[in-house]
Amino acid sequence: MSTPYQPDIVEKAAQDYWADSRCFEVSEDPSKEKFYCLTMFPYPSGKLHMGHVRVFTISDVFARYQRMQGKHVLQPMGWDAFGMPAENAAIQRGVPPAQWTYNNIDDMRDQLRRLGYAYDWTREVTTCRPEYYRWEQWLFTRMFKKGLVYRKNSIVNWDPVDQTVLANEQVIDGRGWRSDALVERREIPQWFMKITAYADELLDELDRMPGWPDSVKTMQRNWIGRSEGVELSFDVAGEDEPLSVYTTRPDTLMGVTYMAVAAEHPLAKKVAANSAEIAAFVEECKKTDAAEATLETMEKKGMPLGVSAIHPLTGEDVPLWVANFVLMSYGTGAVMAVPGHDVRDWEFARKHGVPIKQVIAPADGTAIDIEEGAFVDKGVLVNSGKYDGLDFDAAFNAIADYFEQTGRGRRTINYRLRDWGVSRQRYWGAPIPIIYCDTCDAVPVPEDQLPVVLPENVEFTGVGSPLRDMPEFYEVECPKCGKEARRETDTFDTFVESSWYFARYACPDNPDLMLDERARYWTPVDQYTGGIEHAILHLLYSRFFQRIMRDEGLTDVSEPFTNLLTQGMVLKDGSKMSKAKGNTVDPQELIEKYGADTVRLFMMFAAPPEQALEWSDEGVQGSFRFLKRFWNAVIDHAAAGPAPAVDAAKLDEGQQGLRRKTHQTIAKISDDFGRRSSFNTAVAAAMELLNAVNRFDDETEAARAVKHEALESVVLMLSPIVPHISHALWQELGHDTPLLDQAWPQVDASALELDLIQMVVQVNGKLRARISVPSDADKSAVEELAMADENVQRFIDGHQVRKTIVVPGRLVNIVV
RNA sequence: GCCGGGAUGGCGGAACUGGUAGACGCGCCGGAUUCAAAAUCCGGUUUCCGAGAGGAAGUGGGGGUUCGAUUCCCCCUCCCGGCACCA
Repeated sequence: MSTPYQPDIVEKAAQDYWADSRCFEVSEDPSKEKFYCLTMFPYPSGKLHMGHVRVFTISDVFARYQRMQGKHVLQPMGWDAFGMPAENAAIQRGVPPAQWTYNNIDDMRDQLRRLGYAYDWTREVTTCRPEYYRWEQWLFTRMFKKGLVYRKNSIVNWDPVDQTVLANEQVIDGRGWRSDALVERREIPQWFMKITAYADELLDELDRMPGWPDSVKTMQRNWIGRSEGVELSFDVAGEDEPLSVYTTRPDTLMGVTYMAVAAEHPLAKKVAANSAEIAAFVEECKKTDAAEATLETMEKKGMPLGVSAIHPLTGEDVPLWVANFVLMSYGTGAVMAVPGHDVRDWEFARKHGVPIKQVIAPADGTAIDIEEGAFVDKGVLVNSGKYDGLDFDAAFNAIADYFEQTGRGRRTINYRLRDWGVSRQRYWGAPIPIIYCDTCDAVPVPEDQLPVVLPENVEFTGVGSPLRDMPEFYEVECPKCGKEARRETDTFDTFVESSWYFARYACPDNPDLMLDERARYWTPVDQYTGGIEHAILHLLYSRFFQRIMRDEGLTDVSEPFTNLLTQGMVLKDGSKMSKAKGNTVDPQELIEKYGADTVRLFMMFAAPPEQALEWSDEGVQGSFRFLKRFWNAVIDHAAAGPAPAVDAAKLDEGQQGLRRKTHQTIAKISDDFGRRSSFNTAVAAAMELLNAVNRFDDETEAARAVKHEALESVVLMLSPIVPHISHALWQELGHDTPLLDQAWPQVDASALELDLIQMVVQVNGKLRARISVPSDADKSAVEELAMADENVQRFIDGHQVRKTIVVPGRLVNIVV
């Protein structure tokens, strides 16, 4: 009787071995080819969830696979430790955010260890530690000196009852989540980083990033949203200041029948001062949250301001409106409206009885009815006076030239991308290193006074930031003039921490430099794995920060992540597993019941890594069963004593068959791991090979040699996914050296050779027969064999064969 | 609303470059083993017609290109992610 598979014993032994021999601690070795394998680090929410297990397992598979390819692999782990949940927990349980966070980190680290990931724990980074965030404070002060940060007013969600700023997530159906009060938009001064200064570089480099998925690159391109247009100014009757608008369609200029400004636009504010009606409307516009999705989906509302602009070409009056869908944050906060050729303008014009004018006609001469709907395609100008008959490009240039010559406008490149607002009116974040002085204005904290340490031992009530109630924190001397001054109490957006942590893993212990020589060895990250939900913000901010660090002379690297895998979400009941939704599954129970290898195997087998995975408790059992079969197959084989080496020349047909299957599987799994990142099919292939071994009923010495080779291959190739059981089985197969650094198996091409191959025969594209043909048969020989088949004859009988298509090694299609 | 992705048996999925639709697993059905159960092992399992050989239909819906479409093109539906203060 063989030893049954006992995951708890097997896994503890493997983990103890890895820990005792410090296998995963790496230092810089220029003689070796490095491979930096990284996972998006977790927020320490309290417990691991299945989404964590999925992403960490994918990354661990990469790391272990690359190690077997002979690479010098770094895989670190850390904690994205600042954020709102710690504040919420503090309110609910009365525990300071710092204490809650550190406890969670300790719990989650233990859970991670139990999953057997190949982490170098000596490099652990925790972003809420001053020794970490001091460097982003330092970088911010450097950016300040270069003019890459600035302060301006910006809109936030304001809860008028709790008197506090709300995150978009805290606004539910336009109301504050705790107070239930209607949320308002409010303008407050905030700090911004000039990511738009890097817009072109961030955009252009996407064309040279073959290691990123096209979907992510497309999303980033669209997010940056570079457009070429014209900025034009319209004179406003009775105003000194002209009204400036940006448009990508100057060709439609003659079709402008009204203009609209944002509620926050100075012109709207000015009119509101003398009109109770407009003032009420402007106020109403503010009673909404600040999320773009809300603005884009809400009912389009507007009111005429009773003021007219003057059309720069015709001199006609163009009525001005104030509208709730115009964004102050995009372009100039004002738009020219062309209802004939813009869907939103058309709907608005229809609703408010504004005239609709056709000025573009389809280039192919098709008639259109502008009263039925907007015509938005580019075409030929009509009803446009001297511009009639011009196409888009000609009209664009003619009109742009005219405005440039008359000094009333200019060609402009506009970006949808906005500068990054990094101020948060919250406590649990890295303090923004700025001091406000009445004489010297905003002064960055000098380098020798960094870090600005966040006090951790605080009373946290949830109403406002406790920093505002701590004179010992904010009462300071101006670093410039020495007078009484006030420290900034806002903290950084937590995306700031996650925009550079990947580089700090190279040198987390350096107290004197943000990055040192070790970062030059390890960066960029070779394989980055994380959720698709980070496709834009985190990944774009990181690309931006990498360039800031480069331009500060800290690194030569421009792109932080060479290869990116965006793993799909783990869904439960059709939506993203998240603590907020309360639909999480606890991996701990499963690990205790089946072991880490079963959980790892299931996560990798259940779906392709890039696709969403709908969680189901079924199937984990199946993975466990497979591991038991795997265990028994190897143990039973090994129990019969050592197997001889394969002598390929002395195998019978059945033995050759199994050996062929082994090498086909090696080829398949190598491709799945190395090129496709298709781990679910790799597991399926390994299962097939093991099934073939179990069905193989031959205990001769030659057969045992072939079986041994097959089992060793399965152990090696599954080891990145199920490292513990593989570690044990490798020893059972008679090896003294650890599996971890064993080379990946190689395909023996001679084992793949085959005398006869199977082909299918179609008649008119429908499968009619399967035939065996010699592997060296030429096209006509294959055709002849296909035609000879009885069933094929039935279907071509009485018809003329018009064409025969032969796809070598696959099929024959006879067209009649 | 805008941007990106997805939809294939009862279920998760496979089919990689336009070439055998349903690999592998789950579930289910039948059998073996067992005093019995669990576990394990063997066989079957897209639907419909047929005793069988075989045939027909079939990849969210509608159209198109092609000798051949899950794969390419057009239109539509539904689901998921993101939309700048959730991380």
